[in-house]
Amino acid sequence: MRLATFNVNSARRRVPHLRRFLERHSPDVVMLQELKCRTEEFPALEFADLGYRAHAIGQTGGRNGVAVVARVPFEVIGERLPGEAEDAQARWIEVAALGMRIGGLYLPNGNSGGDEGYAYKLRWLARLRALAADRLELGLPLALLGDFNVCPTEADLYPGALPETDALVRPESRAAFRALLWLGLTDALRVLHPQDAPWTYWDYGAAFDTNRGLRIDHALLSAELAERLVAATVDTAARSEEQPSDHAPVMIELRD
DNA sequence: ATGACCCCATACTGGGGA
Repeated sequence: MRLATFNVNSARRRVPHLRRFLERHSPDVVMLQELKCRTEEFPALEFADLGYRAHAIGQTGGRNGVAVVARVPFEVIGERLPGEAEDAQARWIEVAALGMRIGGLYLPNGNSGGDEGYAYKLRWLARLRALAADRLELGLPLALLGDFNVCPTEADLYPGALPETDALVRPESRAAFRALLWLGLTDALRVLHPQDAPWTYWDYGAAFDTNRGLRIDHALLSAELAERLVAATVDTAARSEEQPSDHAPVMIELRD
C-alpha cells in the first residue's frame, strides 16, 4: 500500500498536478496541505473519476487547510489538533484507514508573527507529540504525514539556504522534532536514504534547477509500520511541471 | 534574500510562505 503527503500551495491551482500524481502512482491515501481555500471550495469532485474520495478542512482568508484524498475507505477521527482551546487554524486531520491511524499535518512556519508566532509553532509541536504519545499508548499503528516546516538536521537543507535564525532550523524546532522521534517514530525518507535523502521543497525561482532545496515534508512511522516500509520517494516530476507547487509529494510504500 | 517567486484577499498593495 502507498501513502503520500503533498503540500499543494493552493488546492484549486494544483488540480491538474494532483490528478497527474494520482495517475502516476495510484497512492491509496494522500494527505494534502496548504489548500488555501474554504472547505466548500475544495475541488473534491475533480478526483472522483479517478476513484478518489476526499474530506477537506478549509479555512477562511485563503490560509492553511488540510485534506485527505483516498481510494480506500476512511473515517475522519479529528479535524483539530487537541491541546489548545479555540485554535481556528486548519492544520490537522486524523483519519482511520487501512487498519492504521493517519495524521495529516501542516505545522506552523514560525517565521511570521514575531515571538508569539514562533511560540505557537513550538506549542503545536508539543501538542503533536502529546497526541502521538496517546495514539501509540493505545497500540495504534501510526503514520504522521505532512509539512512539518522543520529541517531536522544540517543534512536536510542545501548549505546556506536558510539563515541560522530561521524558524525551520532553529535548535528548539529541531529538538521538538527529535522529541517526536524519541517516541519511537521512524523518519521514513531518512531511514531508507541515510546519506542522500532528497529535498521535498525548492523555493520558486532558480532553486529547483540548481537543486538547492529543503527537506521539510516528512512521513513518521510507528514501529510496526516502519517494519513494513519498503520504499520512500519524492516525486520530483510534480515539481518540474508547469506552474507547480513549491513542494513535491513524498510517498511511502508499505508491505500489505 | 525576494526587482530577480507565488498565492490569496475586505485586491491595483500587503501579508504569508520557507
